[in-house]
Amino acid sequence: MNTDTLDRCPISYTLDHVGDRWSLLILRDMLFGGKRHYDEFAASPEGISTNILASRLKQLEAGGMISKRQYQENRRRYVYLPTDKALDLLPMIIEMIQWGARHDPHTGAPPEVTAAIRKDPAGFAATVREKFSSQ
Amino acid sequence: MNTDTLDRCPISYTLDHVGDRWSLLILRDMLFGGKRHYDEFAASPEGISTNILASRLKQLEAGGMISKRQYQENRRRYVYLPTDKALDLLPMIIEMIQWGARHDPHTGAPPEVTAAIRKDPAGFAATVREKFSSQ
DNA sequence: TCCTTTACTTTTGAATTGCAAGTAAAATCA
DNA sequence: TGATTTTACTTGCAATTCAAAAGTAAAGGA
Repeated sequence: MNTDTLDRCPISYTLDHVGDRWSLLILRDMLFGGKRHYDEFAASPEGISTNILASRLKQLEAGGMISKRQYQENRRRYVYLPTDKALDLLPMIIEMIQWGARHDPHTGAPPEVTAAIRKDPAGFAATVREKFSSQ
Repeated sequence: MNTDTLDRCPISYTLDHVGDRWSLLILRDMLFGGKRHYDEFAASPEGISTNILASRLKQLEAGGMISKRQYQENRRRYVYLPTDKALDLLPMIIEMIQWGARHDPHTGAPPEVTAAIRKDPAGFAATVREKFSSQ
């Protein structure tokens, strides 16, 4: 992580925030999977171990990508939500989806999703964004 | 790396190819920095160590992202070039540049580059692409 | 009061990384 | 032609990170 060095390449900066496999998968589950709680992220199909999940959540929060809040009035439960900074990543993530769907001969990307993205990528991003606009 | 499992999420597939910091920095230097030789990549500002560089080049080649060819007639020198698959990543990388330039208060992204990208991102990608169309 | 849920932390061995040095073959130089 | 340099790596080793499994602590619910 080069956050304070003389290295100010925008690609490098982006990688410092989401250049780790698990960080992006957490964001994916948050943005597209409707996941908001620790145990929901822990149940990702890729099988993240809980120590890594905890460290990545902390890292994402430190990088201003997600916020951690109490779930409803007093309780020992938390909600993780994307910040605007994370939502601004949607165009990049959508390009990732398109690239993966295009180049993986066995892609499992739902055709209706890839079709919607192809037709109107910005509109697709806006739709996802709206789901978090109230928070 | 999940290349053969039941996990066929397009984001996950993309991460299997470039979800590592160094892979993407090599691609960056190749696409935008005009680098083609081993020792040029080894001299990246981020300081990749040579064992990691060698393993990443091998990995990128195995993933169909780059090709390794002999440099000119007989010689012990190689040229690394992006494949079409890698060039198809340009839209994603361009989104990374925009995100990084936008969110890093101390970004070193050249204003003329970010301006050109903002004005016509697809055109910018096409310009980069053309440089490799002859190979 | 005991059990469960939730969000972690800890432990341990394995894998990966970073750093430095070494190597091998071809090309260039003297 | 022999010596040096260039190029593309490999090797060794300590340190960090990771995965897997188990443990923990506080709050809620039965």
